[in-house]
Amino acid sequence: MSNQTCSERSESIRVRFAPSPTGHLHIGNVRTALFNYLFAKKHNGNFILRIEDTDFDRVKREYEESILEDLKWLGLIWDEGPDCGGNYRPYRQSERLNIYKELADKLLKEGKAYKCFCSPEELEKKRKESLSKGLPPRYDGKCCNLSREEIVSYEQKGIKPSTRFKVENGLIEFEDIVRGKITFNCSDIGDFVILRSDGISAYNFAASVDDVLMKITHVIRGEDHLSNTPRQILLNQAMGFDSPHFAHLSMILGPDKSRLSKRHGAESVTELREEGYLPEAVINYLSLLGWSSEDGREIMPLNDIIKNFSIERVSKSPAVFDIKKLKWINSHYIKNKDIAELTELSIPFLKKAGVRTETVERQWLYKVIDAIKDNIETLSDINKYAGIFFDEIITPSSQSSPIRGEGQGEGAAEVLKLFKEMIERENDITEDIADKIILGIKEKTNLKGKKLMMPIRIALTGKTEGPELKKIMNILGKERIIKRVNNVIS
RNA sequence: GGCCCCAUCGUCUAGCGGCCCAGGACGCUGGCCUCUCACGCCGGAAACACGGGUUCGAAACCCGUUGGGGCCA
Repeated sequence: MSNQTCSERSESIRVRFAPSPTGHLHIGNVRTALFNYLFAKKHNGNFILRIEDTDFDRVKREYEESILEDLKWLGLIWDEGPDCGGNYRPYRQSERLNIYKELADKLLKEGKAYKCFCSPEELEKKRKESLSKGLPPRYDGKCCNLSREEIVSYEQKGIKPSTRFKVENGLIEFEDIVRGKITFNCSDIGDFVILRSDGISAYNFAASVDDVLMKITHVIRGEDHLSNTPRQILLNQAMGFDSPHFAHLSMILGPDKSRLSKRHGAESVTELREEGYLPEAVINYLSLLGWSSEDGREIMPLNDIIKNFSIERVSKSPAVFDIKKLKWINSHYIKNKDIAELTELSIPFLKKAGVRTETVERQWLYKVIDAIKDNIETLSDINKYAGIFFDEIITPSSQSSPIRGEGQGEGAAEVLKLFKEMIERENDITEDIADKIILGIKEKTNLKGKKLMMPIRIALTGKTEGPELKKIMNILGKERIIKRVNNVIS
């Protein structure tokens, strides 16, 4: 089973993303979803979404909805899943419990699994004992050899057993597509639970059963599942199933090199979306975490990533999530986005900054967004500039006053007086006219550079930084310019 | 604790025995552009964890050490 044979069967490739709806879509999981998606699309295969919702204590339906929504937002559209169906439904594990039960019973009948009556307290005690003796905490197989009488007696006491899979000695070897050959010794794996005492399937069992039944050809998942793999292979062997190919992706770490989590700030796609990252930027950045294009290109739309993707180029070592680079990529996509689309995307952020966007003309809004798009990294940065364009009057801080401000004092009053006069003579302040006015002041006062521009900039925006002055003038328009200048002069 | 995985600039990475006193990108930094902050453009500093082998030759292969991560939980 070399990697080559995997790729050759490309027409039938099926991969799956199997999140557990116990929270919002985590960034590490998105990368897993993305690589599955890329692999599927690259090989014309199917991308399947399966919901692993058997942990009833922690699962919430709203999280499932949030995950689906985030995946859609990112453009990672699945071919089969709980909402759209498919030939292998149902796609929620909570709706497949009878399947697991049936297969567990079969293993029980064949003597490949057994009922275990040990109580959680008992198991915990044993575990601690083993640990204190420096031994690996494995199940000791106590219930494996119960007599029929003992079993009956436990059952009569009303003790509900869990079902344990019997692990025989031997070596398990498999070829991981990103890591190469991996070997485990079965004697390091204790007999493990496949059905809990409440009758619900344990993770390893449900996952491997579903992967086989859903005809998954390649299991691409996080490295945290690497140690689960031998268990799943063992189960498949016992049930007479072929195992899929495995590819284990490295973890995504926070800046302190521990696994990325809430402590590191942004952790979910939902948060990224709310902070004003564009889906194409998130996808592009995540594709670069653990993968690189052969030609070294980094900025790529999804279609090109698919075209260039190859699972053989996925790296084994873990990657630190670098928000700075994400911001850079995001700012790139913002700069290059169609201005009408960018404006629509910006509106929720303007509203959040207190702007009543419904009262302003769309065309005018385009100009505003166009003027600031080079200055922002995320859409939420818009609020830094909202005041410049949307407030009626600006009150510069005394420090940046056009009249008294340091180095800006001399001539400033004169500049503003002329400026106001010339503005009043015009009707429509186009960028050309703005240029003309400034040129006129320059000629009359013999001032240039900061001495010429800063008084105007500060009078109009209250700040020493911002978009080009002629753009600001055009966007503000005659009346508001005059209002703001008056406010400063008086 | 046992087992498994990983190890190139601060970060993401290229590198699959000679093209590497190590290339690209973000970040940092110097300059140019410029009314400002940005954008853009040009330049700079910055890495093969350590120790043994293998080889004519190792970033690359093998072993060990150290460090990090994961699973058992």
